[in-house]
Amino acid sequence: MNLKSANGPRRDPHDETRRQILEAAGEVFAEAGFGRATVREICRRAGANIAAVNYHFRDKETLYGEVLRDSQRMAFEKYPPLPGVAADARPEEKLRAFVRSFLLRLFDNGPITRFGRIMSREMVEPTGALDSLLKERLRPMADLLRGIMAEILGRSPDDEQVRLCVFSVVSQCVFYHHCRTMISRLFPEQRLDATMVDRLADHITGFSLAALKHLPEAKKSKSRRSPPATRKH
Amino acid sequence: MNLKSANGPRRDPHDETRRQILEAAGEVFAEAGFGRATVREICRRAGANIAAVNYHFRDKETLYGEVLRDSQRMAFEKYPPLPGVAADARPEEKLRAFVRSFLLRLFDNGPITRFGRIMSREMVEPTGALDSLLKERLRPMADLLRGIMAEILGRSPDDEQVRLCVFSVVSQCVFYHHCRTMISRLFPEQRLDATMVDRLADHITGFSLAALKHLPEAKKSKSRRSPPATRKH
DNA sequence: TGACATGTCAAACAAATGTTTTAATTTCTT
DNA sequence: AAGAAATTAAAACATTTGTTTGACATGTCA
Repeated sequence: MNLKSANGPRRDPHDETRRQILEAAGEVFAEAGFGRATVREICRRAGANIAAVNYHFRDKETLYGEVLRDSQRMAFEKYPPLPGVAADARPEEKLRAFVRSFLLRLFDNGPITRFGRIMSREMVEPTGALDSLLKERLRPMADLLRGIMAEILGRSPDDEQVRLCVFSVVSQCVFYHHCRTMISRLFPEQRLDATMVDRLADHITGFSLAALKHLPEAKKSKSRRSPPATRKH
Repeated sequence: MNLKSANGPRRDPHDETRRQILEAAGEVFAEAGFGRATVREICRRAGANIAAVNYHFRDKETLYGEVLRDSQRMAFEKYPPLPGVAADARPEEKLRAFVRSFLLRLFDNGPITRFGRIMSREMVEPTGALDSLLKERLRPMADLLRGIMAEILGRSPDDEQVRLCVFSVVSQCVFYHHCRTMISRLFPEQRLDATMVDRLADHITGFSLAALKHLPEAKKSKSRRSPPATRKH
C-alpha cells in the first residue's frame, strides 16, 4: 500500500529536499511563470532528483499552489496593509501607509519579489491557485481600501465613485511593477526598485489625495455616511 | 533550391490560406499567449494543414510578429490617439480624448480586442516582437501624453513630476483591462466592456485633472514630506 | 502539351515535458 | 540488529510541441 498517495509524505522537520524544492520552485515560477517553468529546472536548482516534485508534492500544479501560498504569506507578514497605523488614524494617513506597503510588497528585494512576479502573471492568465488567495487576502485588502476611500470621500463604501477611486489608487500602485519592462524602455531615467518606493508612494498619495479632495461633485447614490468632512482644515 | 526560405512565398492577392492563418493566429495568440498557443490549433481554426504556418510564414515566432503588427495597426487606425481634436485645443480636452481612445483601443469588441490581450502578455513576458512596436507606436504616444501633461502642469516635459503624472494617467487606463479578471472577481458589479468606456474615461480624466490642478507644489528635483506621518525614524 | 513554380497534405521527426515505475538506499521503529 | 517505512535515483513512458519531408495537386506560360 502506498501511504504517499493517501496522506502525502511525512513532514519530518529534517525534510530538507522538500524545503529546497519549494525554494527553487519559487525562483523558477517567478522567472518563467507556471507554463514555462519546468520541473527539471526546479529539481536541478534544488539539487534533487526529477521525481522529487511528484513525490513531495503531488504534481507541478500543487507545487505551484504551495509556492503562491508561501510567497503571499511572507509578503504580507513583512508588509501588512496598515503597518503600525492606529485604528482611529486619519484616513489620509491610512491611505499613505496602504500605498507604501503595497509598493514595498512588490518592490522588496529578496524572496518576496516572487510574490509580485507571480501575481503579475496571475492577472493575465489566472490559475486555480488564485481563488484561495483572493478570498483570504485580496478581498480583505479591497474592503479595507474601500473603507478608507469612503471615509475620505464621505460616501458609502458601496458608492460607485468610491469604487472607481479605489481603482484609481490601486492602478497606480500596480502599474510600476506590472509595466516595469515598458517603463524601463520608454523612460530609462525612471528607477524602479525599493529605493524609489518612498518617492513613488509620495507621488501616488499626493496625486490621489489632491484628486479626492477636489473631485467634481457626483450625485451620491445611497449616502448613508454622516460625517462628510474629514477635511484637514 | 528553395525560394521560400529566401524570399518567402509569393503574395498573391488570392492567397486565402495565409490570410486565414493570420486571422486564426490572432485569435489563438490573444486567448493563449505565444507560449501556450499551438500551431496545430491555429491551423485547425484556419482550416489549413499543419505545415501551412511554416510555409506561409517562416515559423511560429515570425507569425506572432506579423499578428502583433497587424492588430496594432488596426487598433491605431480605428482609434488614433487624438481623434478629431484640433492641434490648438485645450490640453484638458486633449487629455480626455487621449484617455477615451486609449480605453476604446483596449475594450473595443471584435478583432481589435486582440491588441489589448496580446499587449497585456507582452508586459509580463515581452517577446522580440515588442521592440519595433515600441519605437513606432508607444514612444510617440508617450511623448504626446508627456507634452499634454507638461502643458497642463506648466512644466517642462522632462520634469520628473510630469513623468510621474503621465504614469498616473496611463496606469488608470491600462488597469481596467490588465486586471479585469481580478476586478470582476472582487467587484462583480463593475461592468467591463465597451459600454463602460465613456464612464471610465469620465472618471479617469475627472480624477486626474482634479489631481493635476491641485497637486501640492513640488520642487523641481527633490521629494517632499508634508504630513506628520513618519513614526519610525 | 509539358515543364515549372506554387500551394496543399499526410506523415514523420526531433526535442521537450510531466509523470510513473522499479529498484536501491537511507531512516526510523521495535 | 532486523524489518518496515520513507526517501532517493535512474530510466522509461506517454504526450505534446514546432518543424521538416516528400509526394501530390494545381495553375501558368512557353
